[in-house]
Amino acid sequence: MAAAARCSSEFQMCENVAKQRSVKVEMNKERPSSGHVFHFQTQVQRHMEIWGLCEGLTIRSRCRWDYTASVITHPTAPPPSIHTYTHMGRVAKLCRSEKRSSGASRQSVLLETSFRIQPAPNTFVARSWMNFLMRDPVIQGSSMAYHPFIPHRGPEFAMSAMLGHQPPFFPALALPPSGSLSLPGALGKPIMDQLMGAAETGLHFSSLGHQAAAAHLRPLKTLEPEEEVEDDPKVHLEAKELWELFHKKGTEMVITKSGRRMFPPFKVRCTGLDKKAKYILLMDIVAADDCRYKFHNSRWMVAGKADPEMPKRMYIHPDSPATGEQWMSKVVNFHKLKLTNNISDKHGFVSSTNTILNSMHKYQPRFHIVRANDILKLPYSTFRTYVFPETDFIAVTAYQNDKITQLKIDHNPFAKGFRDTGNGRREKRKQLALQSMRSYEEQQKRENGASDDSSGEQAPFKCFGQASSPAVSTVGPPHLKDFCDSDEDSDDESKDGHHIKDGPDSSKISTTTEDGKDHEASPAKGHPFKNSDTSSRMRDSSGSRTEKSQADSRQSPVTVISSTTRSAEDLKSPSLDPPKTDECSRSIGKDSFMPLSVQTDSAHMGHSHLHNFGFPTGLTGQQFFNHLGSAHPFLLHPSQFNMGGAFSNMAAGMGPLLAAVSTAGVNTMDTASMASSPQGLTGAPGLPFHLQQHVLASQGIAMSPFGSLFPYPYTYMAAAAAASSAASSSVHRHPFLNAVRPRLRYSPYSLPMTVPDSTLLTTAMSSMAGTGADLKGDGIVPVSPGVTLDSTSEVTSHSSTISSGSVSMSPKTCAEKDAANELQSIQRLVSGLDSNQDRPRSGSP
DNA sequence: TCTCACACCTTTGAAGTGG
DNA sequence: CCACTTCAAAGGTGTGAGA
Repeated sequence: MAAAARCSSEFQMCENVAKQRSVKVEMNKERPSSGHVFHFQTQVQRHMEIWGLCEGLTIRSRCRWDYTASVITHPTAPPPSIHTYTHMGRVAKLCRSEKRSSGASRQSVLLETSFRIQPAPNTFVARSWMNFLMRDPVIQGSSMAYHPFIPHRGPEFAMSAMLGHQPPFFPALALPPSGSLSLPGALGKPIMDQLMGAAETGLHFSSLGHQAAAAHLRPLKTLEPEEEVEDDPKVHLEAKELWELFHKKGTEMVITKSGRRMFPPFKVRCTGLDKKAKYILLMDIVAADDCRYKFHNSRWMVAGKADPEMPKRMYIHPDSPATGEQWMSKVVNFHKLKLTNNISDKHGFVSSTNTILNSMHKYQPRFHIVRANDILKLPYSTFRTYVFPETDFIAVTAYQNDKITQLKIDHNPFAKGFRDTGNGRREKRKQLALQSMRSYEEQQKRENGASDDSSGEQAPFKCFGQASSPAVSTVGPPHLKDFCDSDEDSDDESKDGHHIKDGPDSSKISTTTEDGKDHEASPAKGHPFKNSDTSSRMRDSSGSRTEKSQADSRQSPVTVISSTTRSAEDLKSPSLDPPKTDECSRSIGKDSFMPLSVQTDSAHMGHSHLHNFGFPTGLTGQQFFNHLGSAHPFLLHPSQFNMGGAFSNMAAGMGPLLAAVSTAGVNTMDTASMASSPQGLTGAPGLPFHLQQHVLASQGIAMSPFGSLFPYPYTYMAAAAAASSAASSSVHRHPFLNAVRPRLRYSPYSLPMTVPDSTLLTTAMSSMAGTGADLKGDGIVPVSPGVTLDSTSEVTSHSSTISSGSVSMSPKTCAEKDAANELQSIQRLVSGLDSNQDRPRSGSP
């Protein structure tokens, strides 16, 4: 305690005063008051000695600086409100320019921060978290929390080895048993409380070491998640039919430097949550395999081994945390998540909402439900992970598959200008088509004796569409608002409009799919979601549920096998054309695409996966990695979270929290010691008390998502994500991953010594979507009670709109143009080229 | 394979208008 | 005040040329 207290320091930013200890802080700020632009420049010069932690230790000055700064707007500020940066090196610069929208206007925020760090001999800064709290667009208050003494040895361990020198630049870091072990969960709230208080009084810079140290000593129990009322979350993918439609053709997602939204948008609807309990909903995108692809001969083929994986982030839904009732009342939309191939924007950091992907690689979005009323508890909470195989995609910088392009154009409202009815550059296509069909057209004209503008324009397209671009349509797309709606869509849809609104669209899309058959009888249209949910389960799961239970009973706990054991076949499997991909997924993993519990047994994690985690291959064989046998922790690093919501203030405290968690990420503890009781662990030789604690707490591995791209591990990989990532990525390769496990109850304080299950990440895998009607009907087969993927609402809307869709087609025949389109659609249906492409557009006159 | 400017589109929110 | 309309700006699309 005393040691910890000695670490504390206080300093006022405004006065550039270093008050105590050997901490010197100099900060300059500029705050132009004009307009809504806020320019903040900070320079921090620190000479630090970590008294408490370093007492009795000689720490070489050859240390590395890992600065993680979280920029957090005030909770009342509009989203996006959190930007998380990780910096390493002597000088780091933060700069961000972002336009935001608020209730009144859009504001630009430019934050520029630079740190100059000069470590004194025998000094090290283990880890720092810089939390900027911005009051409002004009920034009336700001504060920084600086937590200087959280030991940091996770990624550095790997990094050091990567650089060819011995890792332990934090050798045998021993803390007093009572000492400054940082227990992440206890830190955030006090820190944020102080931050918020500071924010009230204007710019303020304070070190919260003392408070943090005090917080460290909180009883572990305070970090325990509250007693949970049993819940049974079910998640179903919205616009599933659309996803399936894209999936059938081998979905591609364009990634750009500035970030591109996903289309179809990733939206889910949750049920079965505890209404009163609070949940945090997250999404991330993980590599589906370790292959690089190329589009050759109109098909996606494996083009080699995957490039080093980009740092992955968890995107926390901006509304998090919210009560189960709130979540269930709306569609959870992650449309703000953007895909990019740019690890840093022009300002040198990654947008908080961007997820970095590698082009020509396959990815799998995942959805996580975490029951926690506080972001700070995230690392200690249960992760329920839901994977919808139909949502996987290949990231591209430019579309490769024309069919996908056409689908996007036809369904994405923002691409309306490229539809045949538009005047965009597709006119050129028209001209091409016109040229190629000129003779036919002229012949028709001659036969008809008179020319019809519309028909003259349509005829070529009809043929063109049939011939080479079945998706070409002159008919408007479904109501795409559903697929590209705003935040409020959740609420709007929740009113029940969702199904009605979404239904027709879905039905239009799915009318001709095999899945549609499954939905015909659904009576749930117009019913409250829960009802429809139930009914769908009765129906949708009548078969699937049986299957589910069967699966439950017949399947064994999943283990993620090391990818190194993959056969050449496995590697080749991804080589497919779009349908083949589908097929492959089905054949390999589809049967296994039941709600999936993934045992993240490190013993099964091979180099490939570790590689994905960013560890140098050479490290994967180290003892360190062999200690994960019991389970992978949920290592959550703030920099991994993309948070757009106002809740972000809470995340400010996550820095230390997560850092502390990560402390345990890399440890030298062997499995045996881990298997012992916590008390026993305290005495584990060679393992500092705090590390032991963290091992207990998180049993974490820390990883550098940057992989070998960067010498420094910029961020941690959430173990949860990593584990499930491995799981999900393995899903495609390991048919036996379909085993069903109870959801993972991850608690750092209740070690599942002999029951690895308890620390397992539960991954619910929805069964492969639609294309495999033989497998699971509509594609989602709930297997695990906790992870049932309910597609009821879609089923409902589906069936209900099937008829409406077909009915709506008739009126269109009044117009000749529409008739042509109609014919075109019918032809497509008949030909089966693009059965899902029909766009009856019932609302059109 | 990637980047960029571009045209075209939707979305958003402020301003204006009328009851 | 409220509801509605109008307008402009922001921002999301795919395209296609060029690197």
